[in-house]
Amino acid sequence: MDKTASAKSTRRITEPRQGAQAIRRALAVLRILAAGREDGVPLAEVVRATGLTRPTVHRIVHVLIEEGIVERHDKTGRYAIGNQVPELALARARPSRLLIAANPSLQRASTEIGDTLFLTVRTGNDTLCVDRRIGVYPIQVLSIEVGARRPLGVSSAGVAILAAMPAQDARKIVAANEKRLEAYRTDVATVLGQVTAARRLGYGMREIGLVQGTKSISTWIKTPDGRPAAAMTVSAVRTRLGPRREQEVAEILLREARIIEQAIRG
Amino acid sequence: MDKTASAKSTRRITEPRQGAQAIRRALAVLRILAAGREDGVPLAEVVRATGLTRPTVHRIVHVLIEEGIVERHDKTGRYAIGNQVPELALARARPSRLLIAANPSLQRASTEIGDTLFLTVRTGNDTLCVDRRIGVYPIQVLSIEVGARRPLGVSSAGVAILAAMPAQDARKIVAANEKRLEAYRTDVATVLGQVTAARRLGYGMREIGLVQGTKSISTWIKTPDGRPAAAMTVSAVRTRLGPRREQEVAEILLREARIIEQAIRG
DNA sequence: GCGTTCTTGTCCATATTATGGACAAGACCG
DNA sequence: CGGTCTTGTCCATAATATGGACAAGAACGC
Repeated sequence: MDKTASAKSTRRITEPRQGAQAIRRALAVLRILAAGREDGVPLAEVVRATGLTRPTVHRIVHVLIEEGIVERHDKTGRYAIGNQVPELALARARPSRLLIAANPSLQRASTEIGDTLFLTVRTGNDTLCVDRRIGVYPIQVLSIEVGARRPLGVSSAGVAILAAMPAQDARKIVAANEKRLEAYRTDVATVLGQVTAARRLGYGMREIGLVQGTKSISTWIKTPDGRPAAAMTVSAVRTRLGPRREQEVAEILLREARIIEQAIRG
Repeated sequence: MDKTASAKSTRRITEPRQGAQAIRRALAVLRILAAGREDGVPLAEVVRATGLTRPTVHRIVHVLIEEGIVERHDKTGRYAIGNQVPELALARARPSRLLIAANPSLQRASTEIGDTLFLTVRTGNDTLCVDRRIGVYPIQVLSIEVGARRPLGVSSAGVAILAAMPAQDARKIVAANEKRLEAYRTDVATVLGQVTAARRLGYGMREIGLVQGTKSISTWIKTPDGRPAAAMTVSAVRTRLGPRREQEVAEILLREARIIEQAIRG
């Protein structure tokens, strides 16, 4: 249990285990590929996003292809998550605790608000949309689907999650995502500004959503130990979310977020 | 394109790419863990099944834990697939071509036969149950669930899939699974015997199923290029599958397997 | 056609990295 | 309280993954 007094920096309790650089790198590549969904990601983009050298990424990706973990689309040359990943995932058949806990809240908020609702979790330095409810109002924001993965900070859900964690942790994550923010036309400073604003407001908000002409409002959901695990988001065409309605929607979201937090404990 | 005349053995066209031993090993570990489902697998079992040394497996597994790919159950000390794997799998939201193609056949055969039906795919050296239909007969074999993963050769589905491929390939796979067969109380010779029998019969069969007192019948499903991709299985208590009924059930399964093969082409 | 600038793919000497034998420590049993 | 399980750790060393440099193909402009 006692570490041999490491001459190196006296960091944290959990010094990252060494002896598996290649495995960590392969996983970093996989997470970038996952963000590309079915269409996949070009090699050069993986190189940019991971900061690895091209020969290294190339080697990793092609070994993963041989293993069935990655696929290459012949037409486009892009790389994507292969079908062996869902196969491995079948080992964990049951839906997560959060998904079960959030279900009634999503249902309730969805009918009450009428616009599209998203449940988004944090996974590493990314946000991942894990559930979506389409409202009754005839104009709906449908461009974000279950499975959508983005760097933490580019969506209102990401901003909300960052706002709910210690400022230092948030800064670290945004800095780690620096290279990937360019693709979303934002940068570290802008994101951190939005995070601060969200912290003050009590919820995350984006006047200009990722989709043109939309606006989003997100509340965070914390685990019992106080760390944000997910966010609940409403997206709608901007005109439908004026200051008055924003307040109403935010209140509903905040109420349901607290209910979900209670349900997770159970 | 032209390989520099390798002084080594003039093997196949596709010499396995090198430079990623660690990644391949990590994946081998993951596949073993996947077979353990939610309960997971003790470290020693992973060591046995993969043939790697214990320090190596230990290191790999713990790096994967840090990365969120693997979880360790504190009570039992067993290792299992972590929740980041389903998260990565969400990148591929759509159900597979096979699952869609097989759906009507499973429906039809299930009502016609009345016993539990399984759809099982080959993934590497394993079989993986990807769909199940419960029949109407009051006694049903339910012990095999969607997500169940076993070495090719220990289930009737595995035997069927092996029977449908060139004998040499089948031998290679069974040999690769040698260490894992012990856990199912069988061995290379026994499995190869069953495969030969299945090849003669035209379908896979196990008088003594994995579950005590059950009997299983499986037909293989080939992809357009002639390689077996999946198997369709009926399991029932042994008394319900006498020689007469075995023949009937096998005919239905064979008929539906051919229909699925056509549907995959589409 | 031919340079320019993208992209992806490959080679191989080298230093960094993963390896596994040996040891340790805890759990369970009789 | 020795015997037989298990999991976890150390570290010298051999083997492995690395990345600079080069190549080849694709897309575009003129």
